[in-house]
Order: sequence, then C-alpha cells, then structure tokens
Amino acid sequence: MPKTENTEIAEKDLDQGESLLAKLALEAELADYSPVKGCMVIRPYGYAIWELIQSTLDKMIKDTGHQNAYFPLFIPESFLQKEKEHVEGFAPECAVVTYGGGKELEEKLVIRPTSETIINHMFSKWIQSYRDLPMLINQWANIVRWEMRTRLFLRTTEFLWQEGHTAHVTKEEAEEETLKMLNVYKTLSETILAIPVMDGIKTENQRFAGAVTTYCIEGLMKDGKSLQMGTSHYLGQNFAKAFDTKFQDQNGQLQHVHQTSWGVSTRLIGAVIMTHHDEKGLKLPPKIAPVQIVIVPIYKEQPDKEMVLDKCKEILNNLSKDFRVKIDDREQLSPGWKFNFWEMKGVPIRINLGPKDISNNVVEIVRRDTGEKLKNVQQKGLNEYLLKLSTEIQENLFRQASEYLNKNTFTVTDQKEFTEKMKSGGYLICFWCGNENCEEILKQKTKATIRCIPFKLPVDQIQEEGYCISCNKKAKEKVIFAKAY
RNA sequence: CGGGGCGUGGCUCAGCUUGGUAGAGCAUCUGCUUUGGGAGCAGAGGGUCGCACGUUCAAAUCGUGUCGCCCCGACCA
Repeated sequence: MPKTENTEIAEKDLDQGESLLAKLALEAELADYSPVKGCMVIRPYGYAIWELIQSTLDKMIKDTGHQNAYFPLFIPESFLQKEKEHVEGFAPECAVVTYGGGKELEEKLVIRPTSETIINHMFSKWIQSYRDLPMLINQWANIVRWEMRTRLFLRTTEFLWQEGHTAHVTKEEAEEETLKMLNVYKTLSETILAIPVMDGIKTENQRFAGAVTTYCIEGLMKDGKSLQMGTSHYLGQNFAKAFDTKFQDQNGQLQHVHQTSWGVSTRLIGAVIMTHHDEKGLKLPPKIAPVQIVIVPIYKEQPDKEMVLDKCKEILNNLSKDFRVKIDDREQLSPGWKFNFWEMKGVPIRINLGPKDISNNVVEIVRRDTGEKLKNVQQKGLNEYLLKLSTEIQENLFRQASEYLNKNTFTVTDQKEFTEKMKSGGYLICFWCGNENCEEILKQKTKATIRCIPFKLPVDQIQEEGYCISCNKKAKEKVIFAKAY
C-alpha cells in the first residue's frame, strides 16, 4: 500500500483494519463475542465507559429540556408499515416475533429497529392542543437490526442507544431542534470523547428512512475510514401524517406536528477505540476512563511492602475525592506486568510508588497519552497537579486527533487524484453535481461514499462553483468522500 | 447467500500431509527465591481433540455429513 506524503495513516493500521478493533476490544476486556452470531457481550470495563458517556449525555439531554421515558421493545408489524419509506428502509433488517405463549401470534411483533412508529402512536394520543407542544422525549433502550455483517461495537445485531423524539408546532422550531441536538452530539464527541467530527447533511442516498433531512457527525478513524457517530433527523410531517398526530392551533385549526428524532449508540465506544490507541493498547480520554489513575506499588521486602501499601492507600484516599482511582495491589504480579496491563486498558495516568519515592515525599507519574515519565512529583499538592494533568491529557488527545483529521483531509479536483488519494483513506473534499449515479461510479471504483455535505469548510476551500468530481459538469455542492464503516 | 479460515486442558496454539499410548507456552496449585518495564527454579493437577456416521486391528489425524464462530464480499439510518 503506497503511503501518501501528507498522511500519517500507518500501514499496519490499514492492513489490520478491523481486526485491530477486535483485538483492542477483546484484550482490554471491553467486550466479548457472544454465543449468538453478531451479538456481543459488553463486559464490565466496557460497560463502565458506556455508563460514563451515558450519564454525561443524559444530563445534556435533560439540560436541553427533554424528559426520559420508555416505550416497548415490541412493535406491532402494522405500525411499521404505516410510513412507506420507513418500512422499505427497515423491513430487511427487522427481527420478527411470530410465537408467544406457545401460540402463533395474530399480529406479528417487530423487535424495534428504532421507535418512531410506536412513539408516534402514543404522541397522537397525548397531543391534542398547541399547548401540549413541544413534546420532548428521550429514551435509553436496546434495539435490534439484523445486519449481514457485524463488528464489535461498530455494528452489532443488538445495541444500546438513546433515541430522542420530539414534536413541534412549526417546521422552523423542529429544524432548530434537529440542529440543536446535532450540536449536543458534536460537543459530546469533542469535549468528552476527544474526537473531532465533521458535521453536515446526508445526501438522499443515506437519509434516514422516513426523514426529510438527516444531519450527522462523522469521525475519521485511525485506519482512514469514516464512522458515523451520531445522526439527527428532521422528520417533517411524514410520521405525523402516517399516525395522524395532530394538534389544534390557536385559531382552532387542526395541524400535523413537525417532528425530529436523533440518536447515538454504543458505537461511540468503537469510535473511541479506533481514534485513541497505539501499539500498547487503548488510550482512554480521562472523562470516560473508568479508572483515571492507577497506583502501582513497588516494594522488595516485608517492611517496605507494608509501608508502601500504606502510603498508596493514603494517596488513594486523597485522590478519591477528585478521581476514579485504583491501587493494583495484586501480589502475584510484577510491577512491569502491571504497567503493561494498565497501558493496554488505556488508563490515562499511572502512579508508580516505591520506597525511594516515599523517602523523598514524591511519586513517579506516567502519562498514557505521551508515554512520558514524570519523576519526583511532590506528594504535596498532588490532587491539583493531577487535575491539571488530567485536563491536559484530555485536551492533548483531542489535539492529536484533530491534527490527524487535518492531515488526512484533502481537497481534490480531478478523478485521478481522487482515486490515488483514496487508496490511503482519509477525507476527500470535492464538488459533486448532486447526481446519485456519480457517487455510485466512484463507489465502484474506490469503495468511498459521500459521508456528508459539510456545514463548514476550511477557509481556503470556500469557492462558489466547480466541477463534479465524477462527471465534470458544473456543480455547486462540496461534499466529503470517504470509505466508511 | 458466495469465498476463505478456525473448532484440541481456563487461554493462545502445535500435532493432521504419511493413522499407532494427546503435546507446548501462558494461566492454576505447592514450595523456595523474587518485585523500579510482561520474574526464576523445582514439582503437581487439568483435555471422551465441536458433534454424528463411516473406513480400519487401531482415528485428533482419512471419508461423508452436520453445527457453530471468525474473516472477506454482497447489504446497511
């Protein structure tokens, strides 16, 4: 595989691709394969990451006025069929229950691939007047989509997510909501997961089945492929019409509501894995690290041991106020083994503590993001020091990922260059005439698809008009192409 | 659904071509020495070789079938 000049995409990453993802997820004990094909078990360490993402996002969702609720896993088959595009989009990947209680069911039950239909059914009951609007609901749930090909965290048959569903009086209000939540996702990704994203609009090809407009955030993974990390849809009145979700306005007129839906899933954990790692293993951003600091005691003989462990506990107690911290006091394992173990698990900060440090009232600190060893850090004021360091690591991971994104984003104007550059992955920005066929031709050639029509472009790329990368006709839209998961 | 790979102690795998008493490393247990970047020595326990049928005096090994998982492709808000 030829290495393009400006790219830092390592050849080994290109080769390993997803086996790298599986290796990291399995080794770091985030997940395991389940006995059921395409499904995975999220292990405690992986689930702890999810809980941290979840609690942060849950607060953001509530802070923007939404309330949590829960709707059933089973959806009557007839519901799905009420919206034409929706059923066409989802039918092939639905799991359907036909038996219950030992009898064949009168109406088959679809295991939710998403909940627009059943939620609209309820909305149409709950919404009568403009005074009932906006209705702002979120649910945390599991969903099932029968995918042909699965990958740990990135695409599994069952996965966990959050789906927001809102209903509004006007189109404008609903569109504003759609963009507001997309922006929440962007903030979550950048400030919590330390992953920079491209935000934009999906082309018709990739629009959510039943939506008017689909917006997305896309992240560039370390192997050069793009990952859709979140979507937000303006649904217009499509579902409202299908489910007769109407309200009476101030003039007494009946109108259909304007709706949105938006979601992110456990795929975000896959994004973290594929963005932050090196040959030693994961690098978890402090804000979602289940263990932010691990203390490794180092001792030789008995009197040392007790003294070292006591000191470790003392430090743990102090740090516990500000951090998720843990002592690895397993006796049978050598310090060296523990260093490698916690590095593989992605713990952002490690403290090595031995007799020498204790006699000098210092500790040795090792940063996971840079590998840097910080010797002789004073025990006095350690919390403040580590709070600062933790922030710095969080920011540094984001900075590194941003640099990577910038270095692997190119503007291309002719097809030869496109084909050549796409070999090594990354984002290619170019003009596109809007014809789906043009995208298809390039997809056949390079496997790349249009990820989105970006909201913002680098300053030097602002240009009113150009020529379609595929057919060379005049084009107004600039799009981002990439190979995708 | 097509192509490929795999299935052997808890884990990673060798053994299969050319049938002949099931192996290694790691892990576990015991003892001693160790512990600042994946510790050493000595000893011990643990497997009806995915399943079924067949060939054979004899099958982890050969044949047929079957089940499962993984990978690649087709598919995919």
